[in-house]
Amino acid sequence: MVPSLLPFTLLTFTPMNFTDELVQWYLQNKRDLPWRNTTDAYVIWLSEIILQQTRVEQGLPYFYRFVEKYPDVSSFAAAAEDEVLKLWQGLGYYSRGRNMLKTARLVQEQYHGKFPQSYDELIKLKGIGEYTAAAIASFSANEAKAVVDGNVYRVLARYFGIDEPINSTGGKKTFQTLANNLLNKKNPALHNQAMMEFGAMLCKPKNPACGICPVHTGCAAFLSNATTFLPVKLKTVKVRERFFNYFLVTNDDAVLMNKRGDKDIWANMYDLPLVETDSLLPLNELPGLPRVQEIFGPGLTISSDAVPVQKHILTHQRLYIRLIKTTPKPVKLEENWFYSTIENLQNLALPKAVFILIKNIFNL
DNA sequence: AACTCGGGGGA
DNA sequence: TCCCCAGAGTT
Repeated sequence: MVPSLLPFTLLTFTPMNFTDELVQWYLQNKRDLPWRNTTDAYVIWLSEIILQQTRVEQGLPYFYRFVEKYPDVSSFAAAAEDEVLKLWQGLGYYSRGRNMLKTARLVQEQYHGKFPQSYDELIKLKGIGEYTAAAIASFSANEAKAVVDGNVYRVLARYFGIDEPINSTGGKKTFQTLANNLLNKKNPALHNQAMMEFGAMLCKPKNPACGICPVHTGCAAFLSNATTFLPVKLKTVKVRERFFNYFLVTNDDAVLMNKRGDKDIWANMYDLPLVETDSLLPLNELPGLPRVQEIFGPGLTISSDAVPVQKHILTHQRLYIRLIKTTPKPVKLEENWFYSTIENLQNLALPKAVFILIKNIFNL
C-alpha cells in the first residue's frame, strides 16, 4: 500500500489504531529524560534498575550520581559493595545495588565489559527480569520485545477492559501476550517508551486525564466509567510490626556500629547494636531482658533522654524504632560490631531510618 | 503461588 | 491511611 496514492479524504478519515495514537501522543508530550538520549546498553541498564518500583523524580538524582561515578562497566565492576550501597543509600530495595555489582563484574569478565543488548542474554543477568530485559533490548538495539511495567498493565487493563488481576500468574501472562501482539515491530523502542509515558503522564492511577485522552473513544474503561476499578490487583498480605531498640554506645570519638547480615531488611548495610522485641517495652524493662544483660552485663542504666520512638513504614513492615543511650560499655562485642569514628560514618551505607535516628546526634 | 525487599508522594 | 511507583529474587 502506497499512502501517497490514496485519496486525501480516505487518509484523513482512516483512524489510527490504538498504539499509533499513543506514539503520536508521546512524540508531542514526552518528558526530556536523560536515559532517552542514549543507546548505550550500560547506561540504559543503570536507569532501568534504578527506576524499578521507583518514581522518575526520585530516581533521577541517583541516575546522575551513578553515571558520573561509574561511567562504564569496568569502573562499576571495580567498585566495592560498601561503596555501591553508600551511593544507593536512601533509594530502597538495596538488593538492586548488590545485584548490579554482581552483574557489572560478570559483564566485565564474561563479556569483556561490553554490556549485552539481546533479551536472551540480558534475562540471564542478576537483577534483570522480563521487564528490564525487554526495556534494555528494545531501547539499546530496537529488539522487538514488549515491556510490561505498572504503566502498561494499567493502560491495557483499562483500554481493553481486562479485569484479570495483574499480579496473578494468569494475569501476567495475559497482559504480556497482549503487549507482545500490540508491539510495533518496526520501532519497538518508540512503542515501548510511548506505552509507559502515556501510563505515567495521562492514564494515571488516580484521576486519569480522560478528557484529553486521544484514545478514550475506544477505551473500555472510559466507556463504562470503570477507570477507577481497573486494573485489578490481588490484595497484598498483612504488615508485620517490629520493635527495634538501638543502643548508642560511644567510645571517645567513635560509635559502636553493626554490619547487618544478608537475610533481613537492609542486607549488608550498617546500623547500631540492636535488640529487637516483640512489643513496645517500657524503657525500664529493657535492662531485664536476657539479651540486654548478655550484651551489657547486669546493672545497665538507661539515660532518661532516650530518643522517642519513631515509626517507619516499609512495604511489609511497620518499624517502631528508638535510640537508647547507655552508660556502661558492652561486656562483649559481637561478630559484626565495630567502633567507627564519626568521620567514617559518612562512608557507611545507612538505612534511612537509622540515618534519621543518628544524624542529629553526630551532625551528619 | 505467596512472600520479601524501601522509601516517597499523591489523594 | 491507602495505593502506587519504568520489578525481581526467594521460598
